[in-house]
Formats: sequence, structure tokens, C-alpha cells
Amino acid sequence: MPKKRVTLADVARLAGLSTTAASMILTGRPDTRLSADAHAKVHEAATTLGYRPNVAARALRTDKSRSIAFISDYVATTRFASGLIRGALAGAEDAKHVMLVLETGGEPAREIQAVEAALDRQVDGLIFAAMRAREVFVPDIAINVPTVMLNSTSARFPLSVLPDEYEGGRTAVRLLVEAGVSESVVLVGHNAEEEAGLFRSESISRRFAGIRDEMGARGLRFDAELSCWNWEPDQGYALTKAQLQKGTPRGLLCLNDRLAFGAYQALTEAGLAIPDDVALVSFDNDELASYLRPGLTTIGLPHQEMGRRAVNLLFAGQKAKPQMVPMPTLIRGSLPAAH
Amino acid sequence: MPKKRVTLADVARLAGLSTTAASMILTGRPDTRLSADAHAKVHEAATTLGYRPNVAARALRTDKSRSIAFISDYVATTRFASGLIRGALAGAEDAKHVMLVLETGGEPAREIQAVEAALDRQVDGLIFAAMRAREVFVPDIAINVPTVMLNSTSARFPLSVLPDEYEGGRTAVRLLVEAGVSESVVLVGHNAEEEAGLFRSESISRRFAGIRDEMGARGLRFDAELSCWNWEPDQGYALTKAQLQKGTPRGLLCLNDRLAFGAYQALTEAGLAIPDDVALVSFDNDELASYLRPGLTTIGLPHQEMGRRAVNLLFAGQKAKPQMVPMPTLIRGSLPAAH
DNA sequence: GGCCCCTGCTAAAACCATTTAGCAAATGCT
DNA sequence: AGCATTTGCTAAATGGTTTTAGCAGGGGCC
Repeated sequence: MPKKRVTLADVARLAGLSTTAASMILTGRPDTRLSADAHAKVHEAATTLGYRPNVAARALRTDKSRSIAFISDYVATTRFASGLIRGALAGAEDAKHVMLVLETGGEPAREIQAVEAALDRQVDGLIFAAMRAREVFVPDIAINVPTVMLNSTSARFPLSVLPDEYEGGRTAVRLLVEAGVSESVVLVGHNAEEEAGLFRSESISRRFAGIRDEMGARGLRFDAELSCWNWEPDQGYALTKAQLQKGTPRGLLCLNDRLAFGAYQALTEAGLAIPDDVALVSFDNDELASYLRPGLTTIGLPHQEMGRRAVNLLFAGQKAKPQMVPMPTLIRGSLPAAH
Repeated sequence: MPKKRVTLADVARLAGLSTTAASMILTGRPDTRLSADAHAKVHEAATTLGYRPNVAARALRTDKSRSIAFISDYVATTRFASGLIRGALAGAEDAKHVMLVLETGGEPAREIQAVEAALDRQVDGLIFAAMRAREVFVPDIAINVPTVMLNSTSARFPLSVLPDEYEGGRTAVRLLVEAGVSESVVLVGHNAEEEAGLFRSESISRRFAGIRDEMGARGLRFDAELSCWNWEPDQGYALTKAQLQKGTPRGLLCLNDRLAFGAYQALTEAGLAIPDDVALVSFDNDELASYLRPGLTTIGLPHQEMGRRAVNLLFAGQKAKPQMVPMPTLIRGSLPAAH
């Protein structure tokens, strides 16, 4: 049963030529002087035998494996991960590469193992991805292949792909204002310490910066800025509920959809109507956002596009430049229609 | 800069032995007769040089690549995918293997390409995963490595890993009854045609079977069975809302958390309290379930455990058997506490 | 005819590890 | 002492591809 795989030598034999000829023809070398007849015979032999090159042998010779590695801290913890992976996978497939996925849990020891495992397999490129955009620890190992930081940054590898949070922040404010909501707006999730860059990611501080600048440019101020550590639904619920004691805001700018989700719960419980009593805008385009009633208007994280661009950068060579990927705007019912 | 990699020959030279000796010692062959001194010298040489075997060379010789392939229809479409991947990844890491992830979108052409790409790379095992448990099309290519069906089945490969939906179904009913909710219960999502096995997955029909059997065993009947095609929140909302016109049920058994989510919305809107007016149980342990207030009691899909077991099966050899993985019960506030 | 160049192809080395077959020296046995 | 066995190790083949170096033959040129 274990019929041996067809090798290049088999193809060459059937074509009546040398393996050299077969190799050159099948790999499509440009400047070879082999006859058209030879080309035809080799291709025919290859297809009739169903020849598939042995990647290991090729890798051994050329140091190229037609594969890349995707090394991330967590793949499952956040529902975003899969967007990054999916985009990267699509990019890899287009480039006829295969993708190794490795998870490190953010532990240095596992990071080292992951990088070594990848390098051992002669990968043609490395993608370091973080589930929350941040400076990532890259193990101090000799890395001799193109490397891209995805949703993360590193002093060592300047090539990164990040969401354009600054513009995203500005857009969120603009959406509110254009919907007629500019007075009595509350920011949910803001945390002064975090904004100082001490505790959360750089990209979140760019989100803040965009929001602040756009507010400033329009001469607006938030009625209140509610802080919390975890941007989870229960925090959104608690903060909103407490805020409602002091009066009903006209709008809520939530720093992510989970906070907004909690806010919805508090608002509904208080008998307030969305968007007529209170309007909301948020960030991330979490799956949740479309499930809510009315749907949550949100500035999405373009994870899939980011994943794809990361792979493209890997293969872009010299002309590769860091990328800021625009965040899409998802208009749903949580904002009143502009009149 | 491109310092050449350390090879086995380098190690052997430093140790003052042959590559044969070095190879045997480093691969830990059992019945070799090399001296303890030789062992020491080789190991020392290897660590001082930082030797790492070239996987391609090894694969070429041994046909083993210390890698497996995870081939799935969709990796990102459902938030469950990542659980399967994560579990498989952990299993692979434990076995010192690396995992290739390939996505096919369920398209036969891409399936073939994926399998060939994997086989070309001498993977030591194949996992076919489907995001919804179902019979999966496996391309008709010679596959000469261990293969496991994950959350899916195939006539060709009997080794599968599936959630134990039958027991899960029974448990859901039991939970309701034990919480004192046995009269006036409505089933949300049931679809007769699907139950006939025509349109949805086999594992869902086992879920139905478990529910039906447990109800029958206790002499109970549903007050109503509400059908819909898509188990999405808006369907849950619509079905529940319509049902409320006819009276308020004591309990809802929802076939997944998204339906339950929609049901929550309808119930809240109608001013009904959970769980005092209406109790709910559901399936999947979607991320949503913990965000709801009160939390949704649900029978979870053990995706991570399933992924891990699939990998283990790959390496289990002869004694590998198909697996039914128990579904965990997540008790939250949507059921009244048993008195 | 002698020389050079071009055309069309191939032999053989290289990549790096594993593994088979086997050699030389030491030991054991009678 | 003589022979067989064990011990401790190595030479060389092997896996499948790419690539360097070069060969044979034909034609052009003077």
C-alpha cells in the first residue's frame, strides 16, 4: 500500500532527460537553454505521474520552505485573534505558503521555543502577533528571516501593522456630533493612568488622543469621564448605572463594545430608549455589537485586513513600510439618524 | 552576519567523534553501545555550539517532520474555532510538534490543495475540523498519515472527536427539572426537518435525542416547540416575543446561547424577571453567556478539550478510539437555585 | 583547416541528518 | 594460547532536490 512518492528522478526518467533538466524546467528557471520539446516532455511526465516536489528536500537545498510562522501570545482568549489569523492565512495561501501557528501565552520560555521551532523548520518569515496591541517581548535569538509585528511593536523589528486608532478615535467623536449629539456626552472607560501610557497599550493611547483632539477641535468637552480597569460588560453596567443617578446623559462614548454592552443593560433597566434618550458609539466591532437591539454603532478593528497586510509585508522586501490600517465605521441603530 | 547554522558535523568534530556517534547520542537511541564519556562529550559540544538539528534534513531521511496539519473549513467565522485550535495547539506543543493551520472555506478545490500542501511537508498527522459538527468532505487523495476528524465525521476516517451531545441534552432537561421548572417549558430552536437529519449536523440531532429521551423518561412534554432556521439572536427574540403573546412560560430551553440572548431581550422588554418569572437553560457556553445579567446557565461545548484529544489520538497509534467528550455544565443565574 | 562561440544538455556536488554494515580492539571462555 | 563474543566506534550510503561546472556537437568566420 505505501506506494512510494514520485520523485524528480522518476519524472526525468519518463521524460528521457536528466534530473537537472527536469528541475530547471519545473522550477521555471528563466535563462535556461532547454528546448521547447524538452519543456513539453517534462511537463507531461510530471502531470502523468502526479509529481509533487518534496518540500523537505527542497528546503534542505535552498533554505526556503514556503512556510511562515504566526507566533502570538494568545490565540483563543480574545475573539479577535481569529480575524488576525484568518487574514494572515489568506495572505499566505495567496503566496502559496503555509502557515505555522504557535502560541506562547506571553511566557518568555515558550516564546523562545516557538521561535526556535519555527526557525528549525526554515520558515521564510515570522509574524509576531499580540492580542492587545503592545510592545512585545521578542526573544533575543538570531533571527535571519523577514519579521513583522502584527498588532504589536518591537524596538528590534520596526515593521509593524497596527490599526489607525488615532483616526478611529476622531471618527467616533465625529459620528456623535454629526448625529446631533454633542452636549452632555459621557466617556466610558477612560482611565487617566492608562492614558499616561503606564498600563495599557500604545494603540489605546492613540485612540484617546484622537478622541481628545477631535473634541478639542470642535470646542467640546465630556460631561464626565468614567474610569475602570477592565473593559468588561459588568464595568460598563456599573459605571453607567452610577452615572444615571446623577442625571441622564445624551450620549455615551464607550471605549469598547463590551463596556457598551454593559451600558445597554443599565440603560434598558432604567427604561431609557436607545438612541432616542441615549445614543452610543463604541469601538471594536465585537460580535456582540450586531446582536444588540438596536445594533451598536462602532469603530471596528480591521483584524482580517491587518493579518493579510502583515503577510504581504513579509514578502514585500525592501519597499516594506509600517502600516496603519484604517478602522471601518459600522453604522447601526445606536445613533440617531442624521437629519 | 548570516553566520552559518551549526550542523551535526560541527558537533561531532568538536566532540572528537563521528557524526554517526553524535547522531545516535543526540537522538537518544536506546541500544547503542557508546560510552558514557562519548555521551558527555557530544552533549557538551552540542550545547556549547548551540546545535539545533535541521528539521528538513531529518524529515528527508526519516519522513517525519514533527509537525501536524489542522485543516478546517473556517477558522474565524465562529468564535468556537479558536477553542479547537487552541486545544490542538497545546496538544501539539506537548508532543513537541508544530501545527500548520489551513483553511478551506469548505471548497473542494481548496481542500485538495490544503491536503497536498500538508502532505508535501511530510506532516505526521492530519486533523480535519469542521466548525459545525458534520460529515466532512475529505478529498480523495492518498493519505498515508494518521488522520482524525475533529468535530466532524467521515466515512473514510472513523477516528473522530465529538462533543457528547446526547448526555448534554439530557443534562439540560435535568437542570431545569431539578431547579423546579418542569411545567410550562418551551423549546426554542427546534426544527423538525433538521431533527430528521436532513439539514443540520448529526451532533445536533443527538442533542435533540438527549432532550427528548430525558423529557420522556420523566413523563414531561414541552408546552411548545418553536422552530427557526438560523439560531441567531434575532430569531430568539422574535420567537420569544411571539410566544409571550400566548402567555408567559415558566422556562425556556434554548438550543444555543445566541437564541437565548435574543430571548433575554424579549423577556426584558416585556418586563419579565429572570429567573423568577422565566428560567432559561441553553447550549454552547458562548462568550455571551457570561455577559448576560443574570448569567446564562448553559451546557458548554468543550472545544479546547476536543482539540487536545484530537492531537492525542493522532499519536495514540493502534489503541486510538473515537471520543465523545463530555459537555461541561455552567451554572449561572438564569435558573432558580434548587431549594 | 583551425578557432571560437553557441546550443542543448548532463554529471556530480552540495544540503544535513539517519542508518546500515562492519571494523578493530578488548574481553571472556576453555 | 586460541577462538568467539562483546564493546566502542566509524565509513559510507541514503533521502530528493538545486546548482555549478562542464561536455559534445554544430555552425560561423577567416
